[in-house]
Amino acid sequence: MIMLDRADRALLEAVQKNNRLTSEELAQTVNLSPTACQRRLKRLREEGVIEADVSIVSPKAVGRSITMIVLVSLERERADIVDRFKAAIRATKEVMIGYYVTGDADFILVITAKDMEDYEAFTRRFFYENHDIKGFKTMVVMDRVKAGFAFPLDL
Amino acid sequence: MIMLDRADRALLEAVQKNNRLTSEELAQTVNLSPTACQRRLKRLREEGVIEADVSIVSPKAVGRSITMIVLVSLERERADIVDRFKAAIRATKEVMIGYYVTGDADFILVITAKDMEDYEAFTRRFFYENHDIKGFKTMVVMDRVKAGFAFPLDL
DNA sequence: CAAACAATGCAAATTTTCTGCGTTGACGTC
DNA sequence: GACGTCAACGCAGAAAATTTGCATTGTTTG
Repeated sequence: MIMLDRADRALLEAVQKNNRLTSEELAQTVNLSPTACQRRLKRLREEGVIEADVSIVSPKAVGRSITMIVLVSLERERADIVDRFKAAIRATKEVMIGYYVTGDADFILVITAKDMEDYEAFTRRFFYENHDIKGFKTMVVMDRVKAGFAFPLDL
Repeated sequence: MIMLDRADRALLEAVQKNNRLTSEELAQTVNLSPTACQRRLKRLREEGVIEADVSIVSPKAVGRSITMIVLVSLERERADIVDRFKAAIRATKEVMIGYYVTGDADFILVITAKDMEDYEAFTRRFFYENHDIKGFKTMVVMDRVKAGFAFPLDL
């Protein structure tokens, strides 16, 4: 595995919250020269430690006011069926997050929809027409208490 | 609500995937001048349509190889208890995502841990010592099939 | 129809990032 | 302990990107 020193971790910690900081600003928090920060970030990106750099948009602002969590059980847990379902997840834009899990369900999905009608149309298309699916259980999100993919990095 | 035209949507669509594109590059995909792109993005950030700009780091690379999904049920669904639990979620760094939901569970959490031992220590601290919690059910993530907060924006 | 306004593009000014280069410090070998 | 190697550093100049000023265009409103 790639070795990360204290400075790398501090940089990651910072850009996980805000990746538009200038190298000058980063330099202050990390106690390094701007150039060094920049070179390290470049390396972290090349090595894949930083997987992506993205903007987070407000669901409300773009008319995606509803979020659902769906627990999905497949008919059989056979490799080809699982793989086929994974592909369906990746190809479906309404699915924001998809986890393949052990336990009560086989998959857990986070779905966005414009409204209930939109969600219902989605379920019909995505779930009912898929014969690999044994059943699914929907939970409506009332509050997104916390959301992010920021990992705690003990410095 | 804020009005978004076709160009705004195209810009959001782009920066949701990659916010390090130069205005020049954006200009090409959006059919606008670099300056206009820049100004629109600035506005979108000021208005809160773009909530944040962050780097996504690889869980593996930082030694957070385990992800759990936890369904939590509270003893009682009373406002003060719910609020207290929300605060706990926000304050706990191991909780990456927290949703307050209707249905079988009250909360759904996505937790990261270095390893099983780390996770067990977390559950002891976070769940067993909290008397508001009636029970919780853990599901181990085997594969993060898809992850992101990118919304589909019909252009 | 005219005034007001918002958005655009271009060009200049500013800021930020990138690159070349010489230096430093850690590590391994002789 | 001396020497060579190598990776990371900081500085300074070069290159690139962003921001700002300004004139223009198109749309809405009275």
